Amino acid sequence: MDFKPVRAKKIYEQVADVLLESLKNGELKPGDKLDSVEHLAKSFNVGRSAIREALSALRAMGILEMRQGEGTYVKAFDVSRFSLPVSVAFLMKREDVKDLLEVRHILEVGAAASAAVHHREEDLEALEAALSAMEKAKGDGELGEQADLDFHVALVHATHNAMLIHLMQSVSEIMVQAMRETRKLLHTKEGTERLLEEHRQIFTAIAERDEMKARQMMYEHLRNVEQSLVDYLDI
Amino acid sequence: MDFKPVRAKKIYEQVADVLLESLKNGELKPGDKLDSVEHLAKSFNVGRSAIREALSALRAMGILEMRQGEGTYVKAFDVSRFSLPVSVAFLMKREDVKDLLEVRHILEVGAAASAAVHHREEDLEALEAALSAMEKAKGDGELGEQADLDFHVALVHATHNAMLIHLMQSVSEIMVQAMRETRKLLHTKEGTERLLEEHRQIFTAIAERDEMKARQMMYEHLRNVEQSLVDYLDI
DNA sequence: AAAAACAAGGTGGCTAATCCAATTAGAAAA
DNA sequence: TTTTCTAATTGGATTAGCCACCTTGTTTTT
Repeated sequence: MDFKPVRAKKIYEQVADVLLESLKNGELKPGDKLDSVEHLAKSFNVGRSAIREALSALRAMGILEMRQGEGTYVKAFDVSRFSLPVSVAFLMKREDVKDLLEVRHILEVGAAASAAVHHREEDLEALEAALSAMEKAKGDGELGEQADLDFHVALVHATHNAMLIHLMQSVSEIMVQAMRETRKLLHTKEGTERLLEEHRQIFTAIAERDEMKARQMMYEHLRNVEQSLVDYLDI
Repeated sequence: MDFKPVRAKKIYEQVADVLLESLKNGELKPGDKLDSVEHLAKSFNVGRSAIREALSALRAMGILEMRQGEGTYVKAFDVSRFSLPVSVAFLMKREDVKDLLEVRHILEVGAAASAAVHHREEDLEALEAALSAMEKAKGDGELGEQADLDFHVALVHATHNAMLIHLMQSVSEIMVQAMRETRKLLHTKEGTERLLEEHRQIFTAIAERDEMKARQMMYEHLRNVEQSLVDYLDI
């Protein structure tokens, strides 16, 4: 006995696969205009709705763009697509957060090192602004958290690596979603002072273009933060 | 003069957004069964095809599962979805590869450090096997490259972080695609011996659970590899 | 000659009617 | 009790038809 097929491929899946394939081998290139839905339906010998469901899927993946009255086009590459699907966050469980924390840790440490190397003068201003805001926010959880986020955003921007920026942004969004209730706990405690000091050290290391020190400072900073989170979340 | 609307939202977009929203606020949870297409069509007061196009999009995003004769269900979280869209690779330009290399670098270094901490005994065997294969492949570009890849796969698996595993896997796939023509150059040169030695040092550091050394060794290894690539690709 | 208005054709967006195919659940038969 | 049959439900898919939007070319107006 050998079972195999079980799962008959739906037509719209097949159509989407074929189109994806012709993108791989270069038959379709960014900017190209696809045949009209009607034409495609005739080519594949299927109904219009099957084609439209396939195109709708590819559109959701950010690969196609459908313009009413004009046609359907292959989208150009956009670094903003270099990001993780944020929608997964709503389905994550507490256990998953631990893995996610480590991924963020790795990216953040790497970003700090990269920022130390690649930053330009104007990047330092943004970082300093975030530090000042953090200083002013002493005790105010809301403001402190925002300044904290701003600092990390400014940091990754200082890498001038568009892919890294978008990747980290999506990781951050996922984290915020996955820990909706758990926020604001760090900046409310007395830990504010320590957090500020840690950020200052990271800033100094970057400004001095000391890659290793930036890496080290960020590493320790996150280790502390994660410890608090792990205690709180009990993971 | 003030312009605003310009872009009328398509019905299937709106439907998809609404469903996504009710996922956010918890009205819909993984495993839940959606109303039937017909019922949804009545609820939204739209046609069936509009609903189906929305569902097709959500399905492409990995959020829904449509089972003929049964119904439509919200999928459970699957770490395999924690990956970057490989399709972007076909649209990448040479300049983008530089950013991509840095992202890989960051992840790989972090993975080495994590593997040093989290690996189990059996993980070391896989790493050793890859090292042996690399040794045997001396000079043979094809085999050497495969062993190299195997080593890095084994390494990330040793982190036991499913998200990191999938994330790195998608980054690797994107790299392979984006540099299709450029492969096999490293293991053909006389550099084989040095590469082998670098991998050995990484392995040793991991086996000794020396996080910092693993980080350092991987860092230097990739710096060398990237130097060769940058020279070759002229980026 | 230049600009504006119009008309036609093509395209995606959407509905509704209709059927097929897979699955489930309940009734009927063994 | 077990099996078989039947009906209802649901997603999969086609088709015909209409609307909304955009482009293009033509005609009319200025």
